[in-house]
Order: sequence, then C-alpha cells, then structure tokens
Amino acid sequence: MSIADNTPASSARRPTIKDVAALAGVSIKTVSRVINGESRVTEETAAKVHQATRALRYLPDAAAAALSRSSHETRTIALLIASVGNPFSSAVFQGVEEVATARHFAVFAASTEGNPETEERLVRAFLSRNVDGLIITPTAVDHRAIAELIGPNLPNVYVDRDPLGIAADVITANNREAARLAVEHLIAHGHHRIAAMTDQLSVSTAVDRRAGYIDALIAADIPLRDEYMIADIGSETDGFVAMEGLLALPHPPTALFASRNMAAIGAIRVLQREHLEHQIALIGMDDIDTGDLFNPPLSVMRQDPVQIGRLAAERLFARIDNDTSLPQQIIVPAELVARGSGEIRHKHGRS
Amino acid sequence: MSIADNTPASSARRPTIKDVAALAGVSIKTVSRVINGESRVTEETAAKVHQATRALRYLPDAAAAALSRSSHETRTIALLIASVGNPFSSAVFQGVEEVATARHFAVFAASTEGNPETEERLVRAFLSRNVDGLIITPTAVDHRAIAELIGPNLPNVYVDRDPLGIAADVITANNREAARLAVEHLIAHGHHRIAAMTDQLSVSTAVDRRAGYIDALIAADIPLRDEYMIADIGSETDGFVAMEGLLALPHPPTALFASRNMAAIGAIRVLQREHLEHQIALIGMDDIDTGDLFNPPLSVMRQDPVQIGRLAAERLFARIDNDTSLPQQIIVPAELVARGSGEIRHKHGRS
DNA sequence: ATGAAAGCGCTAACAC
DNA sequence: GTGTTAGCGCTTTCAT
Repeated sequence: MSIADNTPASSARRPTIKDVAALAGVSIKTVSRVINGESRVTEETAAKVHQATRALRYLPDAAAAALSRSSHETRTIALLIASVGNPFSSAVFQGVEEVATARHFAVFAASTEGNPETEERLVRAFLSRNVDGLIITPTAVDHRAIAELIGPNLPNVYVDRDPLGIAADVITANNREAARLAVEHLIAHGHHRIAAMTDQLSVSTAVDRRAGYIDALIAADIPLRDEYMIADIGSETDGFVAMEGLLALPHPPTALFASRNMAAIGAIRVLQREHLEHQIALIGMDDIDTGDLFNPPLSVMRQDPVQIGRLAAERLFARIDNDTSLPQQIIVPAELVARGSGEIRHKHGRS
Repeated sequence: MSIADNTPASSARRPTIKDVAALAGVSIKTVSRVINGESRVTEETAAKVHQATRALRYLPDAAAAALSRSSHETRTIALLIASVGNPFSSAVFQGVEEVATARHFAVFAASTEGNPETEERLVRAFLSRNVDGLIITPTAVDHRAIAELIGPNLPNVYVDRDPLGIAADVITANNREAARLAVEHLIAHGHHRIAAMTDQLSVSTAVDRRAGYIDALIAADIPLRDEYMIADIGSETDGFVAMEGLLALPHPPTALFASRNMAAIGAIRVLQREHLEHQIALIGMDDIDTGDLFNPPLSVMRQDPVQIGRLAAERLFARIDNDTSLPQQIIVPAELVARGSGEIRHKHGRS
C-alpha cells in the first residue's frame, strides 16, 4: 500500500462475471454455467465459483443476460392501471403481483389516469424496456394503434374494460348483470324513482352498467327518466354535485345506484349533510372495504378486483408460455353485499 | 414472391437499429445520433431516419442502450412497499410515481409484506435488473446486510420507518409527536383510561407512537397501565380481538388511540357491535379516506403518505444527481382531523 | 468437463 | 456531418 494509493478503485464498479471468473480461476463460461445451474460442472469447480460470487457479492446483470439470450426474455411484465390512488386499481395490482411473484417476474406498474396519451407513452416506455408482456386497463379510445405498437408477438391482456376496436384477452366483472341485480334489489324494496350514476359512456363498464340499470327498469315496467341517468362521474366531487342536482329535482329519486365508488362516496356526503342517509336507498359498485362502518352501512355489488388481477396475470403467463388459443373474455361475477343502505324501503308519502 | 415464400420472417423480430439504418440508407451511428437528439446531423438525414423509424415502428432497446452507455443508467427505480393492498403503501406509491413520471423514470413496485426474506429477495431482483435507485419500506430487521448488498454507490432512500443499524435518508411522519397530540386531545376531552394499539415493537413507528402515548400520559400525571398498551396489531382481526380484550377488562378504557388504520377498523367493528361507538372515544393514525362517513365520523392523526412518497422520490433523485451530503431525516408532520369519534367526552359514572 | 470466439443492440471514441 | 471500430456483460455455438 503506497502513500499515493491510486489503484483504479475496482470497488466503485459492480463486479462482473469476469471478476468472478478471475477470482475463481476459471473461464467466464464456467461461471455462467454454475449460475444458471447447467449441470456439466464438477462439484469442486462449482464450489470455487460459488465462493467467488459470495466474496464479491456478485449479482448477474439481468439485462445483459436477456440481451444475449436468444429469447431476449427479461422476466418482467408491465401493468397499466387506472390510478395508483384508486383502491380498485391497487387490488388489481395485488392480484397481479401475487401471480407474478410466484413466477419470479418483476412488475412495472404505472397509472394512466384515464389519459390515452399517457397510456401510449407508458406502453412505449415498457416496450422499450423489453417487458415480456403487458396487462392494460384500457382508456376510452380506439386501441388499434396501441395494439399495432405492441405488435402481434408480445403477450397482452386487458382488465376491467373492453378495449375498443381490437380482439384480445379481457378480464372484467359481469357489469351489466351486476347492475341489473342491484337495481332489481332496489325495486324489490319498493323503489320506482331510482337514479344511476356512471362513468363517461365511452368506457365500456359505464355503458354496461347503465344497460343493466335500464334492463331492470324495463323488466319492472318503470319508465326511464333522463334526469335520473347521470353519466361522466369521474370523481367524488362529480358524485357530490350530481347528488345535489338529483335532490333539487321536482321529483327527486328515492334510491340511487352508484356504479363507481367515487360516485357513492360523493353522494353519501350529500345525503349525510342533508340527513337523508336513512331515507334514500343506495347501492354502490366497487367495494369500499370499510363500507360496513358507514352510517348507514353501505350495500354494494362487490367486485373481486384481486381475482381480476390474478386471472389477468394467469392469462398473460399462459400467453407467455405460448398459448395460442383465441382471445378469451373472462367474467368475474360481482356479488350483492347487503349491509343496510340498499335495504332502505321506499316510504310512500314522500313527495 | 416465389410460391414457396420462406423468407426468414423479419416480421417476427423486433426491428433493431440496424434495420432502421438499412432502410434509411445510413449507418447505425447516425440513427443513434438522431434518436438521442445529438445535433450534428443534417435535417435531411434526420428526416430519412425518422421516416424509417416510423415505418418500422422502431423502439430503441433500453437495456442494450444502458449496457453500452458508460454510466449504465436504466432510468428505472424500485419501490419496496409494505403491501400493495395497504392504502398507506398505495399512497406512498402514488407520490413516488408522480415524481418518477416527471423524470421519465419507470418504477418497479413490489410488496415485502413485512417479511425480511422477501425484502432481501426483492432487493436482489432489482439490483440484478440494474435499477438506478431504491426506495424501501424497511422490515423489522438489522439492515446492514441489505445495505451491503446495495453497496455504497447505488442511491437508496427509506420511507415510513427507520432502518435498523444503518444511517440513510429516511422520510417518516412525526410519529412520536403525533401520538402525543392525539392522546393529549383525548385527555382534554376528559379521558384518563386511555388504551393504545400499535404494531410490533421491532418497528420504529410503533416504538415512536407508543413513546408519544406515554409522553402524554406522564405529562398529565396519568399512571400507565400495561393492560392498556397493546402491541403486535398487524391486521384488522388483531385489532378486533384486542378491542374485545379491552372491553373485557375490569376497568375498560374510555378512549383508544389506534396507531394503525387496521387497528382502528378492527376496534370500530367491535364498538359498533357492542353499540359503544358513541361511548368510547377513538382516534386513529393513518387516515382512512372515507372516515368522515363512519358512524361516528372517525377522528385521525392524518399522515400525508403521498407527500412522504414524493419527498422520498425527490431525495432519491437528488442522490442519483450526485448529491453527496450526509444522510437526511425528513419528517412529514401529521395533522389532527377532528371528525367526531375523538371528541366523545368521558361521561363520569361509567364503571 | 471446460474454454474461446462470436454476437445480442446499442453507445463511446475516434476517424474521415 | 457521417462512418468505423471496439466493447458493455452476458449466452450461444463450437472446439477441445
């Protein structure tokens, strides 16, 4: 150790396979064999290599390995969700992560925030990073451009909504039926003046849930009223404002089907403020985990977003494993959870 | 086009920089220059290249680029959260994503589920994938091994909890003060018999919040009671069971500080079942977004996990940008949100 | 059972 | 302004 110790500090560099080979006194190919568990190596040689990797804290460079591997697989998938801040999206992520982890895949997750430009930017970013597949919550636009971008050879699966203009694997809830059941439940509790709040109608789930609402009313011979069918609810504030509007009608509804959790939350805030929470029935869709603690406890059509995520990941891995069957549409049924707010009966006599 | 068209289908392969160069009639280096916006290229040449990239739907291979770039940066960071299913973790993710997206970085996100082995496995997986930095929610173990794994040159920042045994950038809430304020608030409403639920005491946040609870009691000359200090609450069920235990005491508490949202939720379920929700005061920590809709509305010390995520990401990017200052401890204050449950006064006369 | 050489897709360094 | 060469860290192919 000289006074001016200007050895090119190898400590700053991450060790490479070369360093391991040098320390173990073998060729890099042998190190590669040991790391990848190819068996044609002596116990003794393998031991030397293992010792060297541990001594250097060597971790293989996955990107370099992927590059040289003929398949180019990175053991990485991408997940595009609506928003990291949305409990539904998080639950989907949870399901995806569960399956991906079991397969030793890493997950890139990002939010589109419903924005098509963001969606496309993210798809490009992840394609560029050589993901082995994509799970996408589609935004409300023609998805042919996205599909062309992804190309015919890279596995991709859609969740929550049908992508417009393309045939692909899709995992969704039984939106239309679930909405119909919810509204039938309200009708069974004596309601005729039933309002519905949905997302913007360019989103397939909104269309489907609205259709289910209409199905139920028609089946019960209840005339549709335009002023009860509120679309474009994209935030709690939208739900809040819409509920205020409903209450201001000459004939306000006696029940509400809120087809998104944001809509339900906004509406409940108004109902509680007006002390109508025990007068007007409400069924949400998208569960809120603590809905049982609300005043009154919130009845919902409970989707199973974790399961949706799991199934999406399983479908994706099936494609990654070269399943070439036709695109599948998988439906995860929602179930009615009656906790109170949806069982408020219509009291005849209110205006 | 011959009858037996067995051209090696170039359509199956992703186009490379070579394909673009060939189509544009230039060298690959020129394509590289155009892609990376290095200016020393004729307008005309650039146009040809752009046209070729569009025609082939070319996307550069980020991994190969990173490998050849001397810095080896991948514009990718990793985030280890407690659990994707936990709203607090999701909010942290939201803050991180916001900042990362602005810097055009992609985010690997994964859950440790509080498991040290999982944490180490994930760190290895992400190091191997050449992330440019890590944001970690530390599990309750000595982190020197993890720190050695990461090495001295890779930026890493910790969130929510102090990592044990190492000095590093950490972003946390003001856990001790927040807990003290919460308990003081309960004392100010006439309570002396105040219980506290915390996580396992190997987690720094639990220790700090418990200390704040003790601070408040000591300052008010209220004797500590072991049976009121419940640790190891790791799930809603734990909170539920603990609350049942508290109610079964000879002298049950008249107020509760629930230092995790799971604890609060479990406790409220018991209180509602026993119709005590308007008798026993409760303040949570970790906000529940819809706590205002509970019966009664839930008072909390509201942390700002999105802000914690943002600050963590900003700190990480500062390190990535070669900030070499000493490790920083950043505190994000929690604020008292008084919505009702925490303002229930002690009614003298109850046993 | 082990190693040498070529090359994955790209950028760095240097030529012209 | 543009092209050539070398090489990032690894796996593949082929030799020994």
